[in-house]
Amino acid sequence: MSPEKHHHGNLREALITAGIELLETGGLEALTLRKCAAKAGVSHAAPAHHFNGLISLKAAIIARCYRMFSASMDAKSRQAEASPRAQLLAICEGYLAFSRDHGALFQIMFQPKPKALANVNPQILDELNAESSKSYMILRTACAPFAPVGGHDQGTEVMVWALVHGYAVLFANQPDKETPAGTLPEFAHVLPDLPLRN
Amino acid sequence: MSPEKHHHGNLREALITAGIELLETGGLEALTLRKCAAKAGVSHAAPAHHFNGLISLKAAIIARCYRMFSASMDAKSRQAEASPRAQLLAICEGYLAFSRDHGALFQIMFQPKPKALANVNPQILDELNAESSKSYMILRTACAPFAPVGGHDQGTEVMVWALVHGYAVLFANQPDKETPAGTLPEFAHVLPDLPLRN
DNA sequence: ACTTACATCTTGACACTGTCAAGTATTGAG
DNA sequence: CTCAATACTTGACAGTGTCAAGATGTAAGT
Repeated sequence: MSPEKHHHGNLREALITAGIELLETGGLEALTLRKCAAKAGVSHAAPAHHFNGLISLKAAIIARCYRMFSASMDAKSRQAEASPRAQLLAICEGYLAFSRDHGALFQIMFQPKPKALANVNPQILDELNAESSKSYMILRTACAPFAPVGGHDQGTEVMVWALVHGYAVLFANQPDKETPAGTLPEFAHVLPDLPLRN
Repeated sequence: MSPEKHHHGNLREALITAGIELLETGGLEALTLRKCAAKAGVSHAAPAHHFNGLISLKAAIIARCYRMFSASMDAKSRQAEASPRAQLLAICEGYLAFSRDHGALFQIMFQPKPKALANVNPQILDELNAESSKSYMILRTACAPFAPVGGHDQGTEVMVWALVHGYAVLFANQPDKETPAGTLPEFAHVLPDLPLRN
């Protein structure tokens, strides 16, 4: 387990980094196994020894994206005051900031993955699930002080998550704040008042 | 403009239909120019004379999807009683039903299209915009009876749209009603009470 | 120290993709 | 009947993911 192993060092992480760079600069369709390999300075078939197919590389990339995503929400959370509403809004702002600043990453993270995920290396899949759960827990924690919505235990989380995610997908990605409906209200104005737990 | 023109008849519509079938059966990645051509019984380069590139065929497909989408919302609307809340919920149910029954179509409709849309045949682009606007107008009309949210004219539309869209993307596509949070509350329970216009 | 096993990476090939250029056949107008 | 335009075919090209086989460096066993 020496730091510099074979030719490259740690190709695995280099490929993930290359993939994220490709996504950020060229969008979803620019992510290519061969381009990742070229960016990392190895031949086109080298990635196969670290990821069993493109789908596994994507899964590993998404796992790292979730880490950045969590960091974005945590950062906003720390800057905000401690009141439940301020904390919840801060988490949502972190959510929206990430979707704005890393549109392609946000896109690949939440793009439905059909059956292909079954072919992913189980270890990578576990890491992906762990990171996405961590992200969700941030939002859940921010929702915890509020009374359940619709009499359902997870009602608040589901409502807030759906609301902020829909807002991000539909509007926040837009270059200008224009929608089919006209100018866009700030997210804080569309988040309903949530009564605190009794 | 005879009904049967050249070899095929009306290849344009046949290609769109073939594309939708491919999406429904094989998901997003199964949509291929060559497979559409084969399904329509023409050679692999035939589509180029009706759509300038895959992106234009996709745009035409999306336009037709929006027509189905509008039909799904309209159908639920007609089955519901006339009260504003019942109508709004019906529209949302149509929204969610479409996302469940036509997951791949829903996916391609709302997948951010970067710069590539600039290359689309303007006529097709116009049709796409017209159909998507029609769909949005259905939701807007259902929101009209309610008081604006957050003091913003379009606040209600934006809130409802984000909520139902996020719910559809995050949860409704799931095979079982399981989420990272546990069982999923019905959409009607996460849609907040909306006061009527004064 | 030598050999053997192993992980890592390269090379080459395959089928498939979108797109372009050139050619062929059908249609319809003059 | 001629001829131009429309609709389509054929063939090619660069790119893609993936597989098989080989080469190369690493590490362990004896």
